Amino acid sequence: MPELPEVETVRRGLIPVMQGKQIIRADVNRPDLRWPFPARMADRLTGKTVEQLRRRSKYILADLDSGETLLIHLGMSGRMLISKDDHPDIQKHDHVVFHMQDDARVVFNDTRRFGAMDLAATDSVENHKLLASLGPEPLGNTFDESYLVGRLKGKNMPVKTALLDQRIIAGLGNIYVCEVLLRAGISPTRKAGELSAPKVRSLVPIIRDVLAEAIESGGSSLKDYRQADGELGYFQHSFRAYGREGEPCVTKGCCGEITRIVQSGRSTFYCAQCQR
DNA sequence: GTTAATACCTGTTCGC
DNA sequence: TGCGAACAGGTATTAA
Repeated sequence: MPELPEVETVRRGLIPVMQGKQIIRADVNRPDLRWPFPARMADRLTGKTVEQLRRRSKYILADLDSGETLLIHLGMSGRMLISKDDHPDIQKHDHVVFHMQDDARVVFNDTRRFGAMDLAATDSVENHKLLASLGPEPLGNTFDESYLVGRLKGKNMPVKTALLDQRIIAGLGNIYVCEVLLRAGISPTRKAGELSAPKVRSLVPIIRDVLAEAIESGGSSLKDYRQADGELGYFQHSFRAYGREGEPCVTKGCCGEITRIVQSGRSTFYCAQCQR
């Protein structure tokens, strides 16, 4: 569930307790998440200072003063919990615990274990297997109209599937793709390569707007989460399409209703009335 | 080369 | 009440 905006919100929430701070000790409570943890992970984290907390797509990157970078992926159920480092209780699915400088504790909790952590040399981390083939950041400079037109040209797959492809654009997930296509008035079933160039171009500012609004909304939720014992993970925004099966379409002048279909095993929510 | 399907994982919900 | 099936979905892998 955590897509780009949620990951960005988690990153921002972690900055006060992690960036510039030393990891006093790391507890690694199991050998793996989705994949095995790197060798001696606890040792390679312990005593290191987090120089910078960055984000690439849905990955959080923690640059350490040892020259290594910790990659963190939240999968779909991953959460970060911030608390004071004085209550030793461990909840179910608390897989990694960071005991931080200044008496703070950061817990990585992930029920479904689709998350991941790995360590790689900072100076070549962009070549890491998980990052190497990612497309451009949708909020960055290299993502623009001509890029997207070029990448969707000739594509025979549904536009929804194409926008979910992290090699084409990095950071969108099932929820925000539905929101983007609703705002764009494009049916998720349309083949990507059959969309007119103006239609494809129109997607770019919509993608930026949807993500920026969600980040803003996540940011405003941060202080609430900090009060609620510092849980950072996924939070419910109000969506216009996702999860609204059977409810009226909110597009201006549209009297249709949101329907749910399944595309390549994933739920798609859209309005057949105004998305063509 | 391109696209589709499947596996991974567990908590929750739904139908019988 | 209890049980099993379906579902949630990001991504690597396998299949077509």
